Amino acid sequence: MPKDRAPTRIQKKNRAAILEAALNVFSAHGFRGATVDQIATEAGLSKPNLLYYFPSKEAIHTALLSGLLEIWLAPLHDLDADGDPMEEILAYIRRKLEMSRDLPRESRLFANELVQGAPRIHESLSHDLKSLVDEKTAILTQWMDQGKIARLHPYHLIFSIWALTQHYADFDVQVRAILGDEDPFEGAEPFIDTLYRKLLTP
Amino acid sequence: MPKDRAPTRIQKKNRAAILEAALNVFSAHGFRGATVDQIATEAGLSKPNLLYYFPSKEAIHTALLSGLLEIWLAPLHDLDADGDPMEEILAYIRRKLEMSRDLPRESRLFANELVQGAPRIHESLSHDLKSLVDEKTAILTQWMDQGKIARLHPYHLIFSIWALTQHYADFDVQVRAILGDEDPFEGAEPFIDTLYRKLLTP
DNA sequence: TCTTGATTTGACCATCTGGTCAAACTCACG
DNA sequence: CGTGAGTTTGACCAGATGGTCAAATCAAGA
Repeated sequence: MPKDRAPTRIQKKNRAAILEAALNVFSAHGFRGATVDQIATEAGLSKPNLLYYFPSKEAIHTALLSGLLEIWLAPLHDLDADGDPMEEILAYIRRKLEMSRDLPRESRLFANELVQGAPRIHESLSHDLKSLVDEKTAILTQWMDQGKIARLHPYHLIFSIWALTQHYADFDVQVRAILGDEDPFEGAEPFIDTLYRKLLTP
Repeated sequence: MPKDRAPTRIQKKNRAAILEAALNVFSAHGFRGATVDQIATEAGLSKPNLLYYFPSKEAIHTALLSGLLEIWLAPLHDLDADGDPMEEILAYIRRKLEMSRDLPRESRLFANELVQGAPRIHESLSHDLKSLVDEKTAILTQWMDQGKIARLHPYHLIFSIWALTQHYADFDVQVRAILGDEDPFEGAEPFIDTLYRKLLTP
């Protein structure tokens, strides 16, 4: 492990390659299903070389998850209390759906973790996620009080958005098994848009 | 391995115990994350004894999945073309939500498999699942043609039901991290009911 | 009770896997 | 160049894991 000095050119390149490879492998096989050798090979390194950059398999996984949690929550962060309620929510949904389409590996990484009880990110869920959600549901509730959107259980409204959008990334195989050649997102976008317009109209 | 004669009392009991234990372990840790020893211990057997009843870890997993697929698809099977459209669909949704509540391990078993690309049930998805869905979406389309429910993309309508209901079982930790002590299904049932009433009303 | 097939287990094996280490190699810079 | 820090690797290790096997034990019908 190099000194805590500024990272060298090689360090930057290899750390990035490792995280990229780890994202592929962890998202496809889960934490236990992934092997260090597999990640190393995919990153173009030998196993000891990989372990020169990260002290353990767990450390790679942790680095990945904490780095991604930020990206993952960004769309909700952008929900603006001062914007038009319907448009703000629909924009949030669109951003989430785009993430499902453009970052399916990231979605599956979290899905893998959550389905198995989130043993490694339970902390972040109860703190970072919970507080962000509480902050944003307060805005939703306010909009409902003002009669600008239909009155609904705000937490379940958020859950429904997560469920509907991430489904396309997490259960991609199933969706494709049924749709065949049809592009899932082609139909998903208007469907979900319609759904929330109808649901949220007071 | 016993003869292909009728199973003895002990065989029945032990096979059932193994499948029950395997459901616990596979749903909590995924296929690779589960160990034969863990399953055996949870079933109250020694490892060699377990392997006397099932030839391999993979065989247990396969037996579980194929046995459960039937149960899993039953609610959709019950969707009746001759019933009242809105009530039929809402009843289907209610049954799915009940399964999320009462059979969360089964839901997570499938979720684990699907998130990782369904390497062991790809076949069943493209055949059994696909054909059942095609059969039922035909009914939905017919109802839409008759103006009895709103016109929507039938496949995505089905996906949305799966996503919204299974979310509560599959991502239970996340839901509970946010809801705290509140019972997830208490709020989910009316929320989802309202959602589909609004969505499906022409 | 005796016999025979069903059941159970301790000991064992090969392989996989996360991780270590000392030695070799490479690179940037004086 | 030469040198020291940074980088890479082959060989290796310990523990976990899926699976085997022969021998011991048990259960039920004749």
